[in-house]
Amino acid sequence: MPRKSNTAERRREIVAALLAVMAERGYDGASIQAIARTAGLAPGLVHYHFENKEAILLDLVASLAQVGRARYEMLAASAASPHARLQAYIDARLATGPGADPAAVAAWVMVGAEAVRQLQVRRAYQDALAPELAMLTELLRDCLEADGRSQARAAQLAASLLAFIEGAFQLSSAARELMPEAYAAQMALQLVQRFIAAEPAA
Amino acid sequence: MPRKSNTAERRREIVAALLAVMAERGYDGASIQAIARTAGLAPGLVHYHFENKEAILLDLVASLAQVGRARYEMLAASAASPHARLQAYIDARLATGPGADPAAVAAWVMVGAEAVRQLQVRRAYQDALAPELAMLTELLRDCLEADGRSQARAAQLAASLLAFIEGAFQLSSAARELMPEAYAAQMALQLVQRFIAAEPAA
Amino acid sequence: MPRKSNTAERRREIVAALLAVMAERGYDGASIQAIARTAGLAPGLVHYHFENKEAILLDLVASLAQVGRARYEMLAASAASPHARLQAYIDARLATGPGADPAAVAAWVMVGAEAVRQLQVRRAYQDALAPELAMLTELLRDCLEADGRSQARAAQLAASLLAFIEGAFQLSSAARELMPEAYAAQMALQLVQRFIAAEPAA
Amino acid sequence: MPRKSNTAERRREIVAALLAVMAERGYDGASIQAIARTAGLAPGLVHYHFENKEAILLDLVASLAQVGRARYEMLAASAASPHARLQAYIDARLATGPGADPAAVAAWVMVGAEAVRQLQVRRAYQDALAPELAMLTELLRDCLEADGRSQARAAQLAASLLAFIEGAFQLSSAARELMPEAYAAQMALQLVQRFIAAEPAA
DNA sequence: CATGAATGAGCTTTCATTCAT
DNA sequence: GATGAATGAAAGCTCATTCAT
Repeated sequence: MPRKSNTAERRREIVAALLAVMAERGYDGASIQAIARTAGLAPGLVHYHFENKEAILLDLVASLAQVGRARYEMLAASAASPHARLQAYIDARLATGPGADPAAVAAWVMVGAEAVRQLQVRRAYQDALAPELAMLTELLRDCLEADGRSQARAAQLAASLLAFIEGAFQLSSAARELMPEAYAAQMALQLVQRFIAAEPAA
Repeated sequence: MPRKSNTAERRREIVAALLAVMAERGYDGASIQAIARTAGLAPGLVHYHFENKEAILLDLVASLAQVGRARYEMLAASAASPHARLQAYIDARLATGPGADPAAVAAWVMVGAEAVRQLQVRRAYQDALAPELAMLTELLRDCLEADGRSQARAAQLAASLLAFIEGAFQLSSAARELMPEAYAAQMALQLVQRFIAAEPAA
Repeated sequence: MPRKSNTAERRREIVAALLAVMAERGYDGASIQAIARTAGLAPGLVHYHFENKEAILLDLVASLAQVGRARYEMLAASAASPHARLQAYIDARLATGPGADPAAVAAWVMVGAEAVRQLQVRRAYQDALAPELAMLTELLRDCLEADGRSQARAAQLAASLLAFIEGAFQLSSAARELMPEAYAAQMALQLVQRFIAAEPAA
Repeated sequence: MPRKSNTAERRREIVAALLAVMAERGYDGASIQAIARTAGLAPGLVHYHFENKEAILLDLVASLAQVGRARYEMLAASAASPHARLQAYIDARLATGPGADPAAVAAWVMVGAEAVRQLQVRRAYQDALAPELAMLTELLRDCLEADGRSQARAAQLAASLLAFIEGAFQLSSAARELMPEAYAAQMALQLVQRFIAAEPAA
């Protein structure tokens, strides 16, 4: 009688360990030994569950994207208007407080850097961002429409908001001391809203 | 009479080589051997001019900051108004075209990731950003003043613009295919200007 | 009543899998996991049936020797004269065509290499070759006697034929493209026959 | 002022160490550590001089081929007739005595096994054998011609002699105890000569 | 200043073997 | 009998750094 498979759980543990180690030491600093130690596993077991180190990273990218999506959907559930959903989106990404996870944010910054140089990671990174961008464009289109504004630059506005968010992650991870307190969520919302308000009518 | 020292030049070459290699392979992928090969030097010579690998990186951070500053000053030289200087700043950072240097942008993204985990690099990164942020705050204060708006949130606006720029660097390095064409400079300027225009009067 | 043991069959499957994997990747490349996969079994089961990896190899050596012996006996059954039996022997070893098994030949070459460095394997290899050599010596003695020739060098001739065969295996496995088409069986027979014909009378 | 390069010598030492270790433990058993220890070098230095382990093996194959060629040429220098050159060739390969090098023979057997499964090694192995076979064919053609015999089967005879030699190497490495004393050189010569003598006239 | 050989620690990965179920 | 998760010791290879010349 075979032992009950716990592969799914082990894989989750390993991915979580990569996130934790990566947030502090980066991807190259996240040695298999360190990941295993953090997860409380034997080093060999990591490679039993993942073909190689990159595979863990790809899993992590998908996992972080999935967590972000889930947080937005939770916050957006009670949003009645497009503008409320926009606020929900920005809060899901940028709000500080109990839901915020600095380690995940730092890990995401590391993912972004790895995406620059590893093709597979770049693909996973883009696979995470593409639906995000599409959803955001749709959301902003709704906001523009609700205000009777031209939707022509919805995509550019979505890209801008995404850039703002990625940059806020970077700065909060590497230059928190320099930044004003809790500026990000509020400023993002106002920048977008004032931009929309000044767009030409549809 | 000793022959003239070429240390300064050699150091510049080595830093430039780190930039080039780092843009493609990241900091950990930038081995001393690879840097030396790119610079056309013997590996041992690198350690003659730099105490260790981190020292090259610290030099690179300062060098990138300095180049950015110089570009802004060149563009700002002919700017008559605060708003013109704001445009000069944004163009210096985000304009595509001949002045743009994708390798430097990618290297800066790598620097940002290293700053998350290496104390010395974080310090250098912050030493580069702090004056930038101060200068930008001053610039935005001038813009707000020129428009007769409250300057209370100049610092937050500066931080936001910086976040946008860092994020735009990240996305242009790792997800260029997903982003709209040349959105960054134009959107950055309009987002800031519309925000300013909607600020309460001073 | 316990269910019937299938140990013997499982062992055969595992040995066959070792042969197949070894022919392509060598002994060190034949990991237990690969053997199990090829045999369609769970890795743990391999060690249930064999104490360790070497034990499978020892079984394989015996099995290959046994298969070779069986093939000779089948061909020799209808051989009326010593010379006919010699031809049967050479055909059993070297004839190309339906009976030939390149994987088994390649595996045997690998066995030969392992025999050089592993004492137990060398013993098994020699235990396979010794009766072969004895039988061949006897066979050649019969041929020499039938032709009225001195039998003094029967053992040396047997050794030579064995060397030729082992070498033909090696070359057919690693340099097939270089060798003439189907030279081995015919040349072996003629070399031996002409040697015998030129031996001094008894 | 650079240190004088000793790369060529180091490479020779490493190849020699591979030969020695491989003869006793096979290719997979010849770990870089073991090679380095045998050569009296630091492990890292091995990879400084060779890109990877396979590269050492490829060098070894070429080196063994070269040594064999040199030994034949030395012995053949004083050979007046084709038959004398044939004897020189066989002696160069098979004669026991002071010139014989059991470790090189064993290493060659290991090379042969690796050639079965590694493409690059197979190519090097064939690159070593092809000129050997060509030269041998030419040599046998000369012998056949000198005796007024048909040269039609010179290539097949050359292949046969090569097979005999490879097989004799295998058996001397893994089953020396079973084989008659010093049979190989004498038997090879006589087998070939009697075959030639019985060929049809040209 | 410059060279490039040398060192050894540390990395990812593989694998025979064990064992709880 | 059978499963597959788990272990830990190697393996090949990379690399920052040192140093004789």
